[in-house]
Amino acid sequence: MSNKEALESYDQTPFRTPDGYTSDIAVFTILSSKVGEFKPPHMTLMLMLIKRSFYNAEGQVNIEAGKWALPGGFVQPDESGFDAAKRELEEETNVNCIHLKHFGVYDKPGRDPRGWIITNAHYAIVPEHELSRRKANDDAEDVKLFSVEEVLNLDLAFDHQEIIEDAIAVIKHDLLHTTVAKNFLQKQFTYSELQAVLKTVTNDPAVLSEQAFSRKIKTLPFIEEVSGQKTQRTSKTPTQLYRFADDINIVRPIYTARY
Amino acid sequence: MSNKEALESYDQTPFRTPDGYTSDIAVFTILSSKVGEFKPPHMTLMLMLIKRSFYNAEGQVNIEAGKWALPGGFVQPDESGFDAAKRELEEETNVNCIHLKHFGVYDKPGRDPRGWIITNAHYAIVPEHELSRRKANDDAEDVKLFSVEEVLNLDLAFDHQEIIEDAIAVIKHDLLHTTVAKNFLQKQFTYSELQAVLKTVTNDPAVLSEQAFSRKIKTLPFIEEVSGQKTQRTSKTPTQLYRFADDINIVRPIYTARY
DNA sequence: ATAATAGTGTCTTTTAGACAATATCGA
DNA sequence: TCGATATTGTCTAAAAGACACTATTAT
Repeated sequence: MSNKEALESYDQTPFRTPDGYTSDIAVFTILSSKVGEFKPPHMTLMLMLIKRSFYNAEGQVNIEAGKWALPGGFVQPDESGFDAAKRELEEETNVNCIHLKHFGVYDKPGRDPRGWIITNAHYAIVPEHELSRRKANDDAEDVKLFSVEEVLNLDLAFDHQEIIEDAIAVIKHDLLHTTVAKNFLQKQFTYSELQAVLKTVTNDPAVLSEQAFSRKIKTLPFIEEVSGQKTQRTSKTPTQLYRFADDINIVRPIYTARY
Repeated sequence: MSNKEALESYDQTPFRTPDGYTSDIAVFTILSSKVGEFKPPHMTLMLMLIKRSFYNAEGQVNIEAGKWALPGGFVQPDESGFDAAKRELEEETNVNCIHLKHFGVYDKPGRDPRGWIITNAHYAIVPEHELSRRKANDDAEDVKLFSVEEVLNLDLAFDHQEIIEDAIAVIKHDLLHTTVAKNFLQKQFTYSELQAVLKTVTNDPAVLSEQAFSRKIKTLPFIEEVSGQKTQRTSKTPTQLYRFADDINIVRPIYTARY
């Protein structure tokens, strides 16, 4: 009995099927406010949201109109949810993503008034300057960046409050436990630039202290000193540049880490 | 213009929709082979699979018949994928899960010959004795435990090879980086019992060495000594018992961990 | 010279890692 | 007493944490 025969006799409609399958993207960037010449930057972690317009592309009244929401859209049958996220991010911001990662599925019954709709949630990291090319598309009347503190006070569409809370928790975790921070930095960076990124998500004194962190960075196995390369962009004294190694990232298991 | 009106004018079929939404579960257990009286146990991490039967409940020829697969099934419209996994696990093994966690979505076009089917993958941890009640249901002609080493040599249905590889990677990671190991242990346990669990997934000398690990366990912030409580089940000399604290689990960020 | 950032010297405390030694207790 | 597991003693090397101090350079 072949698989082919089984497939032919397979009843196509044994179960009710979902009314839609979508991919949403939490697009993060870091706004780097230049404090002044010869000073390390101050950084703020921002999330890009769209304001849902009152009419959609077909001229119909839009659902959840006027509310802020994550960009996203329906997955096509010939692509995966991840591919759809990549495509939508490019349509939305003209960016072929630097970093895109799936972090959750949202499928609670009743989460979308249009029916049984399953959403795959991803987060993306996009450099600030790339977002200048962002645009409001047919379904959006506005696009804006919000700090991760203010974003949760907005009137958000669907269950995007919950999705955004999860996204923020995930990127905060990943910034400290993986090397994604590299996506917010230039190829070569000073200890104080990396420090500025990490300061957006931690108060650990080992990160906050100049002395401690400028020493610590030299011992991190996934970061290497670029010998001889210095810059004056963060201070008058020429400052050592570092880069992330290409290797995989290692995390210390909890049973052997130091506490 | 209200949300209600927008909903009424919403075109129900603007996109092709998926042909199915399923939840699969990788059920892990640890077989604890009692080596002898007054000895610590030897443990093996096992995964439960079902063998797909040739005919399904309706008497039709089954797809991917004869192959080994993860238990799972279609999500109902009134439940989430997580709820479905919980329900299916209970139907399959009579177990209200001890630990169940979502770890991935599988939606590549063509992954299931029956059509556009999206699968939510979960892993569960079930104590060995609970699995004695496991049963083969209508769609399965056999249910069996495989060690994580041998399981990848089987002829596996659909893209379950990939899903299982991911599941094994996730549980190995979680055993070392979270406190899920507690689900494989009694409430109170000796250092050598915890060690036996961790030995199924690591060769770290700090875990392997009796002296090192029996000292280390006392310093772990998420494990507490049960003062005065001793047992002789692992050795002739009465041995200190420990328990996991109720707190949340802390992992050291890579930028401040010791290397 | 000053102010600001980067980086070093040095001391103390804690932890890791290794190896030897002791403790317990049923058989 | 023997044998196996648990646990402590002790030493060394490495790292963390704290604080003072030096280095650099545009202004």
